[in-house]
Amino acid sequence: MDHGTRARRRITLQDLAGTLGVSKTTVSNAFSRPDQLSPELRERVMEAARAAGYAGPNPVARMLRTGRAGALGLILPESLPFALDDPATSELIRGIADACEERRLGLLIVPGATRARDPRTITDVAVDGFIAYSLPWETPALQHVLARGEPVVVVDEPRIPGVATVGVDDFAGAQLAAVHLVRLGHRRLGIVTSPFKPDGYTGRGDAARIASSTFDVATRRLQGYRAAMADAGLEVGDVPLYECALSDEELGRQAGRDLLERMPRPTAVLAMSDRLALGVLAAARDLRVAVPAELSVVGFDDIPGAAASRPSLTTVRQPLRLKGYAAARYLLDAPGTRPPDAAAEALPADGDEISLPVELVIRRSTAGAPAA
Amino acid sequence: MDHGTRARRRITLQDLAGTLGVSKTTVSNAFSRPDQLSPELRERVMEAARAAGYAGPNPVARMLRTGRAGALGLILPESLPFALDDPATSELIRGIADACEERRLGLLIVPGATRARDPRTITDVAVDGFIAYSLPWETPALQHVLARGEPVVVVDEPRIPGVATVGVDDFAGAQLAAVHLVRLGHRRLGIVTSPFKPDGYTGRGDAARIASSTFDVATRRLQGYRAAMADAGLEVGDVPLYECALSDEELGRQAGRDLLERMPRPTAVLAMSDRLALGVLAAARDLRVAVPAELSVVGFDDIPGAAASRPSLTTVRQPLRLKGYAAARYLLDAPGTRPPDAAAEALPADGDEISLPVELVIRRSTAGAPAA
DNA sequence: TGGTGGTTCTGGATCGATCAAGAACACGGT
DNA sequence: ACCGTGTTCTTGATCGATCCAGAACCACCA
Repeated sequence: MDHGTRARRRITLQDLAGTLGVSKTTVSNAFSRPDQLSPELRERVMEAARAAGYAGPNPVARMLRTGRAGALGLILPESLPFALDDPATSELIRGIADACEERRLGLLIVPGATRARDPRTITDVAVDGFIAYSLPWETPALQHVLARGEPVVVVDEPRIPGVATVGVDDFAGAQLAAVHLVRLGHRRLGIVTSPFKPDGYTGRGDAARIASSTFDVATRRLQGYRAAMADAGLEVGDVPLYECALSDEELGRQAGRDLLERMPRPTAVLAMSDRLALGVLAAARDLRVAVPAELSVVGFDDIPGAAASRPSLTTVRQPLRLKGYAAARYLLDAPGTRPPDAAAEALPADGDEISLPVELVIRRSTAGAPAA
Repeated sequence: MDHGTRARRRITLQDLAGTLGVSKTTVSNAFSRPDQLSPELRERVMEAARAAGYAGPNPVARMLRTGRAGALGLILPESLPFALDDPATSELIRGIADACEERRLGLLIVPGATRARDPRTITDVAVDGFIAYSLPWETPALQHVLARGEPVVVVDEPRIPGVATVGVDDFAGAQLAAVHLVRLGHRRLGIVTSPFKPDGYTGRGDAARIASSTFDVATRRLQGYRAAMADAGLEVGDVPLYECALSDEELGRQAGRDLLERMPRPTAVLAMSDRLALGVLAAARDLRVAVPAELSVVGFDDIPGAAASRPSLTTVRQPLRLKGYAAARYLLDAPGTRPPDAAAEALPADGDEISLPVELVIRRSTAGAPAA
């Protein structure tokens, strides 16, 4: 839509140089490298720019020439509204934002990666590198990112050989949670999981789905739970499991209802996220099961709301905000470019894995197993 | 940081054309306009691209040529962590994200506009337009946006002649709130305001600050409150007022304490945001003032937490998410470019103001004035 | 006088794509 | 044989900046 009869071309650095009678390099320097010309000339240039309504070098042209975009890309699995609702994700974003602010970079968010079929949302975007958060294995979006050959840091999952990853030791964290319950004397456990595949399935555990899981984190946490159970002499195959398509309170509640209605009823539930755990707490309330007297619940993450719930939630803390910050810093400081043609050249594969500490935080949602 | 001895130049469309023995236009068309060449040739091109590890046209070069960036810029007054904490802001972001998703656009967030001194965070960024949210008048960031001459939509404030604005009728909304209290018989009111200037001041009302306010919304809401009070025969100068530097619960609580400790104690408080109102509720709890028996509180916004508070909050609802959506849609559909040199040309000034409806939502935090 | 060094400024190549105009060829109808 | 109409592909210009190599000039010193 042009307003005049013909679209008035925007003024360029070249034009400005012309009216001033200097070279375009000089004008460019006036804006981008002030020490390269005399203060008087620079002032003349800036003055002329102001008069002509020239706001400074076109960012896109500058990017093309310099090869830097001045922004970080963040690829999220779900929609942005969901991400903002999810405390773990928004903590992560906060951490990334901290780093961006330090470096004066923009943050470009590309949501809905697990559903997006159109590569253009990834390939058409100008960034200096991507942070990919918690994506399943086969996500096409991630393939496009890798294909672009730009620096990538994966947060949490998937672990891909040659790609830097920031995460926590999910196995150990989950183990910590399960050992805690076992030590409290619980023998009838239940597990509420985040999804094993991005297909929207919610329901009882399905061995085939678990075996073919495309979510690394869920897989490792489950292994952690099960290792602790096996160590305690429990038959892991007998432990009921409920898979939720999304990590939110409503599905957690649904899972909790399912588990609590089984006979014999579990005396403790392990949930793979705090939101799921809060849902289980809600289910217990619905069914008038006392926590922690009749039921113990352990979450994962330690989101801000975990300490404030009633009862407060025992959980495995991971440093969510730091995770975002560390990922961004790693991306900016050690940009390990994945070679576009991985097979052809043996560059030093940059598969560093940064593992942040986890810690069991014991609150009031867990207690000794009931006598019965 | 290059990994090999010399940085290996990334493969370009030109290179690919060379190895295939076709023109670069053909390769370009294979990617961007498939109908312009025979399916066989296109397949050959794509195959060669795959083999060469070419991920598609460089987005920056494409942007330069086509003039489209494929992303929207969002300028926020505070830091991103704050924005994510603030329900009103994150609802707005949700709305913008809805529109971006519809149009397959990225969302580039530029936070901290009120503090940022460096224009480059604005000028160096590649976007098709900006949404500027709730900025004070003199923000340099906004000047830079306008100088760039790209489409801008302001949300809420500041109202600038010739710049499209999306907001609500703050005056009417505030008036609604105050009339509600007056009708309930309240005569001793108190007001808790969002900031009048972005200088971090928190404290009792200061006529000079109010007179020289740079935040339009706070000014208009105050006028709305005062109009209703004047209509009721109250002396507006006597109504105590407390200004908060930030719209959060903690400062609202501080404001509430200050107002509730005055003698005579107000029987009703008008707060310019729900977060401030929730803070006032907390202060009332601290001081054992019963709400609504001894104190009525009205907020503004109707954030998700307003209905869930205890007691639930009477407030002025504005459609936050829709506001974001409307702003983005307006930006995308009717890109009213502000002419770079506003004085020189009389283009049809594009100063449309979209005003969304407000509505008083009466809940349990307001009741008739106490007898005393 | 000439050489050396430093500052200030310039011209042309370049980044990697898209676009407009037109060439080459095939096909069908008269 | 000729013209018109499509389809398919190519050439050269262009988007708006930065970068490199070098020119011009001045100052200083041997």
